[in-house]
Amino acid sequence: MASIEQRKWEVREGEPGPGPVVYWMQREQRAADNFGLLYAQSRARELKRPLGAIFCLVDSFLGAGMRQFAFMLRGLEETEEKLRRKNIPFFLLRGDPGKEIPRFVKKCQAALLVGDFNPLRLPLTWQKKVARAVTVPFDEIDSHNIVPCRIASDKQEYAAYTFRPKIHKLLPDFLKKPPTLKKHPINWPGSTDIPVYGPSSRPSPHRQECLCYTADGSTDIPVCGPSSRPSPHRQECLCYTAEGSTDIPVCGPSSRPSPHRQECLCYTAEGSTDIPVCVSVDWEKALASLKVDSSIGEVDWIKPGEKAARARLKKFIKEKLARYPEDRNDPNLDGQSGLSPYLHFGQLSPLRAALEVRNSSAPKEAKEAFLEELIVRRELSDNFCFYQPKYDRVEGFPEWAKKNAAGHRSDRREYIYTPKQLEAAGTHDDLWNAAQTELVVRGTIPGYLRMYWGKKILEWSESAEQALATAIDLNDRYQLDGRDSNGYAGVAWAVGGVHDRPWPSRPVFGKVRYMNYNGCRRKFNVKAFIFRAMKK
DNA sequence: ATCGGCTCGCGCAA
DNA sequence: TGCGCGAAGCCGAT
Repeated sequence: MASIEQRKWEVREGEPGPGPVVYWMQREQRAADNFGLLYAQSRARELKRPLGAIFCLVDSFLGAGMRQFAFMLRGLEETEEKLRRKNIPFFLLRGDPGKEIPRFVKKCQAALLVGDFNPLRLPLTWQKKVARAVTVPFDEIDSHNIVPCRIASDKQEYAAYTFRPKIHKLLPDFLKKPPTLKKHPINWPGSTDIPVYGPSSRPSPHRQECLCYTADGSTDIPVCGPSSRPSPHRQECLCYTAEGSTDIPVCGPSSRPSPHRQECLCYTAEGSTDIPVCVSVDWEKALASLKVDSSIGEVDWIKPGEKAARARLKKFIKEKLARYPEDRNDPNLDGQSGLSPYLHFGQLSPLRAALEVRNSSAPKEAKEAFLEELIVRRELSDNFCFYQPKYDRVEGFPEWAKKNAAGHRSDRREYIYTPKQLEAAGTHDDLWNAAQTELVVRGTIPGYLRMYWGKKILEWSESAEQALATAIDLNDRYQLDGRDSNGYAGVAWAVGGVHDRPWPSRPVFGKVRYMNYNGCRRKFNVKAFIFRAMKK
């Protein structure tokens, strides 16, 4: 019953161009189980057109630093390779997506544009800008939610209990194995006047701009690729061995033109000194060129990419799923899946995860507990951000909580810490400091403790507004999967009672649910957690 | 250890 | 209009 069509939302109508179908990859950074890509491919096959994927790398994104950008780019590098094997070239664009995506679409005279769904404000403004600038049909496919956000509900849900029945009703339609991506039958062409090239068996009219070299001393192997030494064209010349060849592409410095020039399929950037838009991306160069906060470094407990994501999913199902309902709330037991960075960057399909969990041999209650988190609560976050544009402001809180925040503005605070003190884990509370240290060092806080972390920021800030801003800032900068609707919904829950209910009133919190140190002591070995966190 | 009360409002049954 | 119940709790009584 459910087809890819059901995940589609028409961003704009338009007149199809004569060129290829273009898939604009945004949140769904994977080749497998990607409905946007699958939809783009089915349209391309239907129209007998080539298919290409583009990703626009921005210079800054909601406080993300090297930790997050590196995880993303290393994942994209793997995805580029997977797509290449499917005869789908991958282009890394740089700059403002609102400008670069339309420019690319025009350049290759795209038939149509297919993009991802992302409920956050900035990506939505990009989508609007692109929709205004292109003339071709532009469709959005929600491949981040098992039940597409726009279909699950047409309004902001009040709580999980109002959302759950809607999801469960639609789940049988959407919890189905996705089709597999096929090797694309039509090659990417050289476009008509602006020199953009890709793997192709057809000669390009702009071959003369494509410079390919053989290695020094090498006799006949075509040597292509990014060079470390600058040359007029070299850095723009990124090559492949011939399609179908089993030769490994070899790169090396040389000044001699290659006799295998016909195997070198390149482009030059549009007469500018911009970093070239390449079929084969120089990922290290892209990473090095980023001007983002590099003081927040990469983490070593999780490897980026589709392959690592699938491996972690398998390992979780095999080793942890059965104990998930009990172990997930004990920060000492590492009982959670650790999949959320993969889900955040789209390196893992939530549908894939749900199907593998459902088909596993774990106890029914364990599967249900995990699927509740993966589907109902995760997708409720997208619902919150999409239908509540002020998802990161007190104005986005429910009515009772907004009044609440106003009414307790002048309550005396026993402790007040500045954002800097909080960031430095310099509070009187050793458990909170340990949680903050985990965030800084590992880029994540165990689930239960994350709630405590947020609640205390509310308690120790001078206002709810300040608490919300601090929690979001710390989450966006340090959390590996920060800047995610789950993060905004989670913080709004802790600070603003979003998706929660009112509780007995008390100072500072008012009717927002309170949590304390004793509650943690009842649930897990606090000292053991602090010891482990501080040792690392 | 377990339980009820706290407190608001959504959505469904009637 | 009435009524049950909810994103993971706290607290005091038993």
